[in-house]
Amino acid sequence: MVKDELDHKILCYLKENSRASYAQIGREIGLSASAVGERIQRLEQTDVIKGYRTLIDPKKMGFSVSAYIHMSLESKNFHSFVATLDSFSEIEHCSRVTGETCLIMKINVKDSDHLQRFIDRLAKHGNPSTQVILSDIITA
Amino acid sequence: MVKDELDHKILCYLKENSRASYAQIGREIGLSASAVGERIQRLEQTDVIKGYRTLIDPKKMGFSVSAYIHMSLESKNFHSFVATLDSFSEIEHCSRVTGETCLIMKINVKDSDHLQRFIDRLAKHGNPSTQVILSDIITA
DNA sequence: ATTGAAACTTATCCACT
DNA sequence: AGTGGATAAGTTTCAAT
Repeated sequence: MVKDELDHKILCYLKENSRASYAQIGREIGLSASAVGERIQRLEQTDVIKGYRTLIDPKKMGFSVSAYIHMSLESKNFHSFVATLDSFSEIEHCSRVTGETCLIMKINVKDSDHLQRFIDRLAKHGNPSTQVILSDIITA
Repeated sequence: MVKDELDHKILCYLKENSRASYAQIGREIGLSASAVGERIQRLEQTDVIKGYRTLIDPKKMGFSVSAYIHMSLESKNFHSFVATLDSFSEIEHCSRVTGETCLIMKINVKDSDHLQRFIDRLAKHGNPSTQVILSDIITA
């Protein structure tokens, strides 16, 4: 778990720059590299840190359309559908939520043709509703 | 830009493990560490790589409620509201989208009290509609 | 829990290809 | 555009505190 202010500072720093070296973080917060390393190892083992990701511009990878899709499913189909989600490479995020729609997902597709095919695939399992992303204002 | 299959492999690998060393990536794809380093530097400079992030469990940081909030605004208020978004530390993602709602955001708050206060803050500028996240099924 | 030193690994630069 | 060698920097482990 997050024990003290030093852990908090390490996490704040790592959050925005996961390739920072232990030595660099140590300099920032006034701790030796080995102490930083040990703390980070503990934060990884206790699942406070869930992974290290690289933010890649989907447009520059040929995925020029991004969208949020909301999807309602009949409860009897929910779990079987969720089990198939890994096969949808287009999905960046997917969360189960309260309210009328059961799932909200963020997806990246090549073009509107690809979007159409993706929606058609979803529509076999439920009722997708799409909002195309015009711009990302905050990207964590 | 992404030039060839090797760039693509580097990005796929970095995407899921941004702390991998150049040597480690090189071993994976059959390239020397220096060549990997040069390619990654180019991918950073051409903004294919937009940053390196650490995935932190918000629950373990004391933010036990996450939600999607949709918000419609009058067009005349849109840009002034967007300019104030940086002051909302609770927002993890925010995108402008097509359709009835102008913005979709993902937020992390401490508890339902905090959620209520956050919604009240938004409500001064537009019409927020909230769906609480029950579970994250896919987290990129 | 943190430090500092030792042994190991990686990043960066550059000459060569 | 890639390799391999040299050097500087970083990581990891561990005994001491």
